[in-house]
Amino acid sequence: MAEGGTEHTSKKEKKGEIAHKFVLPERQAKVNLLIKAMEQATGDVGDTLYCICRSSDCERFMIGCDHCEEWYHGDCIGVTQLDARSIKRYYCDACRARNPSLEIQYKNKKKEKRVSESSDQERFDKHHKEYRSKLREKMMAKSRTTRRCGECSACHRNEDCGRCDFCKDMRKFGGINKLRQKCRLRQCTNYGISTSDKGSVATDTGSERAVTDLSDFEDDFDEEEAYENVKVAPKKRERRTSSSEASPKKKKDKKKVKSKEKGKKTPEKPQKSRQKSSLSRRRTEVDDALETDDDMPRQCYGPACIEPARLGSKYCSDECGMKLAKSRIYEILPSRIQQWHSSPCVGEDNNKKLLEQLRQETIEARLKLRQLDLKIQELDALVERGKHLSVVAEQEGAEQDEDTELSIYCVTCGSEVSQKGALRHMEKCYLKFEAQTSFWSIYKTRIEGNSMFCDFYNPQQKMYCKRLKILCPEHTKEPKVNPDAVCGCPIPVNLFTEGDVLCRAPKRKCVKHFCWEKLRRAEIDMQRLRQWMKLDDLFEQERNIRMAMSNRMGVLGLMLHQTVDHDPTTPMKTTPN
DNA sequence: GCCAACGTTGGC
DNA sequence: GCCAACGTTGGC
Repeated sequence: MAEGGTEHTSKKEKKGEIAHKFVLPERQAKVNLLIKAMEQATGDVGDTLYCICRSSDCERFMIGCDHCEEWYHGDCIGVTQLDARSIKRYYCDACRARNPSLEIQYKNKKKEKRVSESSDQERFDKHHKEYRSKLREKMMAKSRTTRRCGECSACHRNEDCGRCDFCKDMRKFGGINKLRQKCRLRQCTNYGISTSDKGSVATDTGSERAVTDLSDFEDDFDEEEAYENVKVAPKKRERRTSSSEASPKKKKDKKKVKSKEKGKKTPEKPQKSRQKSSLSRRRTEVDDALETDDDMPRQCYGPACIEPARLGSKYCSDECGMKLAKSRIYEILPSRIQQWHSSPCVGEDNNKKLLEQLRQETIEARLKLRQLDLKIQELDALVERGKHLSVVAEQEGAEQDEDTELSIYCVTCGSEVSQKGALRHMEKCYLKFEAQTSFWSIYKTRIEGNSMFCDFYNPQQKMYCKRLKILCPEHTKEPKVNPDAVCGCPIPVNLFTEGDVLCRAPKRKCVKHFCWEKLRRAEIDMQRLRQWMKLDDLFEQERNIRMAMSNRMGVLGLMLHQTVDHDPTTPMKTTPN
C-alpha cells in the first residue's frame, strides 16, 4: 500500500483494514489475496452506499469507524492514508459527537514515524489538500473565537492534558496565567497552516508558531535520532503535509536544499541553536503529553497479576499497587539499611554537628536567662532597701536650684521642656503615644517563671495584649507613690559603676531618677524577651534538623536515596567530630 | 462577573 | 522575526 505509491486504495484493502487499519507493505499482498478469496466465496459486489457523501464509490481510500462500522472516504472527512497509518482506532464525527468519551486512538509513535518518513508521496495527497484549504477558508471567514475546524481530534478533545507548557501556565494547574493559551493538544490541527502555504492567511499565534517551529525542527532533525528519541505526534505531521503543493520529488529536492542551507547557517547563528533547544524542550513536553493518549491496554504490574491495567494506571487495582510497593520495600530496604550503617553520610554528620552547636547555644541562652532572673531579684532587694530609708530634704533642694534655667526638646513630641521636668514629660509623652498602638496575639504567653508580657485578655477581640507588662500604659496602672517614699535609685560613682549609696530624695519630686525602677525592670524584661526568642529560634532549628535526620533515615528516604562512592580506591571518611 | 483564550505589542 | 506577556473579548 505504501510502497505502491497509489493514491487510491481499493475496497479490498479497506476490508483488510478491519483487522489492521495499517498494514505493512510486505504483508499487503497476503491480505489482498485473502480478501480476494473472501470476495469470491461470498460474492460481495459492493452496491452499498458509504460515507457522508452516500456514494457507492469504493475505489478511493476509505476508513472505517470502529464504533458504528460505517466506511468513509478519506477525502470526504479529511483523513489521508498517511493519517490512517497512525490511527489505531478511528471514530467518526457522528459517533464522537454522540459519545464525547470516544477519541481517535493513535498507534505507537515509533512505528508511525518510520512509515511516514518512507512515504512522502502520500503526504501530499491531493484530496486532503483540497479538504484542508476548504476548511481553512471556512475558518478564516469566521470570527475571532473560531479557531476550531470542529473535525480534527484536537477539536474533539474535551480535557486539557495538564502537562504541556500552556496547561502548566493555567491557574487550574497551578500556573500564573501568563501565557493564556489553549492546551497544545486541544489546538486545532487545521488552523494556522504554515504561511508558506497561503501567504499571510493566518496571524502568527502561539499555536501556529509552535507547529511551524516543530516542522522546521523535524526537517533539521537527524532521522536516526528522531527515530530513537522522538515520538512524532500525527497532528503536527499532518499540518506540515498540507504546507506545500509541490510534488513529492520537488519537495524532496527542496528539503535537501533547505537542509543544506541550514547546515551552512547553523554555525553563524547561535541564536538559532538557542531557539532550537527551546523548541526541543517544548517538543518533549508536547510528546510527553501525547504519551498519555497511548491507551494501549497493558498487563497489570502487580506481582503475579494477569489482569489488564486500569486506564492511565500501571495496575488493575489499588491492592496490586500496594502489593508491588510492599515487595519492593522487602527487597530493597534491608540492603539499604545495611548500606546506611556501613557507609558514612556527610549530611548526617553535618546535622549532628549543627545539633551540638545548637545545644551549646541553648545552654548559653538559658544561663543568660538565669542571670537575668537574678538581676530582677537584685533589683527587688534594692527597692526593698530604699523603702527603709528616710527622705533627705537638703538633697532635694540643692538639686532643684542647680538646673532651673536649662531646657531641652522632647524626643517624642518635639516640644521644648525644662530640664527639670524633662524625664517626667518624656515618660508621660511616651506612654501617650504607646497607648495609640496595640500589640495583640490570640495566644497567651507560656513562659517558665514570670512572664514579661502584659497578656491582658480582651474578650471582644479574644486576644491577649503583648506589650511589656511593666510598660503597658493601657492595662498596668501606675502604682500610687506614698508622699514619704524615698527615690531609692543607686547613685552612680562614675559613668559606668554604680555605688552603694541610694538617692534619698522624695520619690514624687526626684527629677533625676523618675521611674528608674520601672525602666530598669523594662530593660531586664527586654533582655529576657530576646533570650526567649533566641531559644524559640534554636528550638525551631533543632526541630528542622531532627526532621531532616529522621527523613533521611526513614523508610521513604532510604528507598529513594542512596550514597554512591564514585571513587572506591579512596573510600569516603566521616570528618572527625 | 468570571474565565478561556485570542490578538497585539514591545523587547530581544 | 520570534516570543513572552498581557489587554481584550466573547461565551457562559
